[in-house]
Amino acid sequence: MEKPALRADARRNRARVLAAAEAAFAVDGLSVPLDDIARLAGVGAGTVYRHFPSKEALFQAVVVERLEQYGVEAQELIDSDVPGEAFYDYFTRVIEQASRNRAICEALGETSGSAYKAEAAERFRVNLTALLERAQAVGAVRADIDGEDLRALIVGALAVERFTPDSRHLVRVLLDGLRKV
Amino acid sequence: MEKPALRADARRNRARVLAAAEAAFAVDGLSVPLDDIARLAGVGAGTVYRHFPSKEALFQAVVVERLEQYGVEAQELIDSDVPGEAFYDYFTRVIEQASRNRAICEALGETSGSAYKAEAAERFRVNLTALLERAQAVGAVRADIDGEDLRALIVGALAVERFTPDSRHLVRVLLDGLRKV
DNA sequence: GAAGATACGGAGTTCTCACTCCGGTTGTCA
DNA sequence: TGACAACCGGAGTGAGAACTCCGTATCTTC
Repeated sequence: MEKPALRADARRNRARVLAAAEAAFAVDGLSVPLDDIARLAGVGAGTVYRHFPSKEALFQAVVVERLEQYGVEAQELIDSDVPGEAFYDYFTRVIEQASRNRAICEALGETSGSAYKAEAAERFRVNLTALLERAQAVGAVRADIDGEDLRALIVGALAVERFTPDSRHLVRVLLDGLRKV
Repeated sequence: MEKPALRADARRNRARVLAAAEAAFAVDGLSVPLDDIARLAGVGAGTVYRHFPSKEALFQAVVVERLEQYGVEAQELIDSDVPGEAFYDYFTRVIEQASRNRAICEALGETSGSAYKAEAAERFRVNLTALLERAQAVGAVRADIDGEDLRALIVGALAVERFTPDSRHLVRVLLDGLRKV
């Protein structure tokens, strides 16, 4: 349809912007000034806007990229023959990684952000739910929660982790709660 | 020392500003424009600054007021002869109330905000710890967490609650985790 | 290797917001 | 009740940040 093939320098700059944005958003979240990202990428502000219609759109692009990674990781675990372990491993890993990435924390915490509607985020939720249900089927996780609940709990765990880095034992409190019943 | 006794109108305006700020901050957090608060209080921006040196200071004043209430509530429960129930009741109540108050959520979530150093916030933590230790002494709460951990867990629970209103069953997951061991 | 399309940079524009300043008003006290 | 100090409102100021515009530079194609 509309793929006039980007010019070589344009393609290169787009990649640089994305990389700079990923790094900057991970540290400071959405509040980082766009001009800083441009400077970090060695590019003018105009160039950023040529590739992404708004700062928000750039943020989304970064977040979606990361969520897709999480989705892939979940799919790799989905056929594990120890669903309980698979679930807890995944949960723990996501918490640990995401808590060091402020962009992800903010995006997941958005109650009704458009990020959630993005196909990648939806896939994340779907995979998370699949992993959860398999673990519930073998009795490794309590039955009275669903995928949506789990997403909320992840948001909570991220808040804890951000508040008290190296809080593995606190996440364990939550995990123990999930095992119960 | 320095109490030249406020003039009657000044005293009235100060109270109005505080009330307006409490309401506005509870809904939108620190991000609400100060001019909005002034208008809500039926007062000019200058008047707000005459009573509080900065928007941040006003925010602190509001938060401290609320934290003191929590402190009082904790002290009322501290001599209960069912320390486990007292603890869980208090925990649940604080979560429910605070989750509807964005100012409190933001203040508690501040990793190293000066609010935390404020005497009221410190008293909150002390009372929380006392309640916790009594519950631990009778085996109602697992022994491997301390008051500081608990504050982190409260921050997490608040994030959950904000994300999924009416999430009583999710808080229960956390409480079950606290009972374990 | 030259023409023409495409992309670039960064100064400029516009908006929002915290905070200040001062001419006017109101409370207080003799 | 009058005079003085305390207090008030809100226009004004300056800083910061998102986004635009256009003269210039770079890539592509023939």
